[in-house]
Amino acid sequence: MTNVLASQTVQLYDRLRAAILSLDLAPGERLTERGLEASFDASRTPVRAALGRLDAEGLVQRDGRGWIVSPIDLAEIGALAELREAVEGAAVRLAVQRATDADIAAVAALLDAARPGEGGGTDAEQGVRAGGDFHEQLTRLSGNPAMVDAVRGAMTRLARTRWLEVRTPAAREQAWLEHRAVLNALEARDADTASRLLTGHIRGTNDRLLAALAADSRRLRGHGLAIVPDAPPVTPR
Amino acid sequence: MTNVLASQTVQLYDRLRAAILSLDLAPGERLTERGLEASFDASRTPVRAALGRLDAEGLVQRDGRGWIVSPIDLAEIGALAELREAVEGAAVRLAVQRATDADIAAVAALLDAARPGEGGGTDAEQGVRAGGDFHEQLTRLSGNPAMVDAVRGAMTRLARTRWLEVRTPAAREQAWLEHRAVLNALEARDADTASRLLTGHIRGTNDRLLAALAADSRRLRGHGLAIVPDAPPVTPR
DNA sequence: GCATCCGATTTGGTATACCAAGGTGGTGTA
DNA sequence: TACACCACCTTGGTATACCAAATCGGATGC
Repeated sequence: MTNVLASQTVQLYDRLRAAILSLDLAPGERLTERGLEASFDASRTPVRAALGRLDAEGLVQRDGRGWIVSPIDLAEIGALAELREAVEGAAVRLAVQRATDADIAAVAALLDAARPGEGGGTDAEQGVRAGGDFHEQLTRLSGNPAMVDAVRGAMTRLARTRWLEVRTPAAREQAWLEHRAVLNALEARDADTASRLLTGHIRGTNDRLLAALAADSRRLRGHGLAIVPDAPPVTPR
Repeated sequence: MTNVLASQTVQLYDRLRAAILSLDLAPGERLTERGLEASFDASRTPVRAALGRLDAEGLVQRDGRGWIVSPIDLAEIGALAELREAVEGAAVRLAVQRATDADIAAVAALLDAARPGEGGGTDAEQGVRAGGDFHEQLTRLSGNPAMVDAVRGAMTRLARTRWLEVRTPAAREQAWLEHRAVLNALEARDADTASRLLTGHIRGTNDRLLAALAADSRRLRGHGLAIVPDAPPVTPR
């Protein structure tokens, strides 16, 4: 039969990616191919392949001849939020025209299943996953795969900070309600309202995130996180 | 290979990319790592690295266990045009707020220098390059690197067909005039007009491109180009 | 005591050998 | 003649050896 077991490269990519997104590998941390080879018990060939894919995703980057886990860059976070406003705002307008009621209901069902308060586990992780999934699924209703890819790529780059957005139950509840409101407008085929609510949600969430990041940056840096402030360029290490 | 500045991998990536974009490697053509190794006189390691980067760019893709040059996909072209409308339309609105007069004048100077009839190279190549550069530079005026990346990625995926848009001197003149009109609105700090003109330009150009592609698809296929016809709606993942 | 130079070590870049899986063609049999 | 089977060969996946450049440390000379 075919590959029931994923190839070493895929496994390694998944494990490295998970380690970066969980902040197990800190932003700004230096990576060496031979170090990863030892840590993950694979040879350099799959290590290099995984690094290449993560580089394309923006999760690692070159630092001179070497590699670093991409630092958290406040300017990049703002830029990605603007991109999401543009893409998701247009996508939901397309969804008003193209998505069937059943398509919308399916996304609504996912949203309802992820209503805050259900289930235990890590609330923050749950909130991050639910939020990322919601925005990707919503964009998918546009029927435009290029927009889905753009949104997914942005959400990936933002994944390491989004847990800050959903730290409190109140924040999770607000996000859920705003998501629900967008879907309501979409169900009512009200493109202007849906787009306005969605872009407002993205902008508001981002504003709160940047505020939290700025407030906590000293403490986060103390935990070993490299956070690139707004103005100056990258000064790794 | 004595070039000290560019590594083998970068050189190979550039040459492969050029071969794909120039249609020297036909869309849909099967690629083997060992074949490329022989054709480009490099070992498999840089070949694999280059293929990985081109895969991330969408210029090659996996086909089972092997590789193919990405076919030209009419649905993808339409989707990318929609993405560009959303991103570039928003970017020019940001540019109205953020770009200095000098920034805008610099882009205008580039546009004037690329006025149809000037310069060298074949007219079509010239038109493709000028168009791609213009849209990227225009997006750059937004000050948002994520938007620039999104537009550049879309233009890369579209590069193999854009020559069809600018086949005739009349088409090149029209594109140039529409570009100029966007810049005029931007100089006048008229966000609504700039965004409307730009999205209309992107949509109109794309419509003409799709019409030309549909009309010529038989002949193009005869030249060995694999063109994927309009596919059914999205059901990925 | 300080600066400088040199060499050992570490690093990514490259070439290549080996492996397993899948496809192909030929051959032998019914 | 048609079909089934098997050997071979091509392919991507992986491991690893070697190289050049950069770095770091210590020894040396002023």
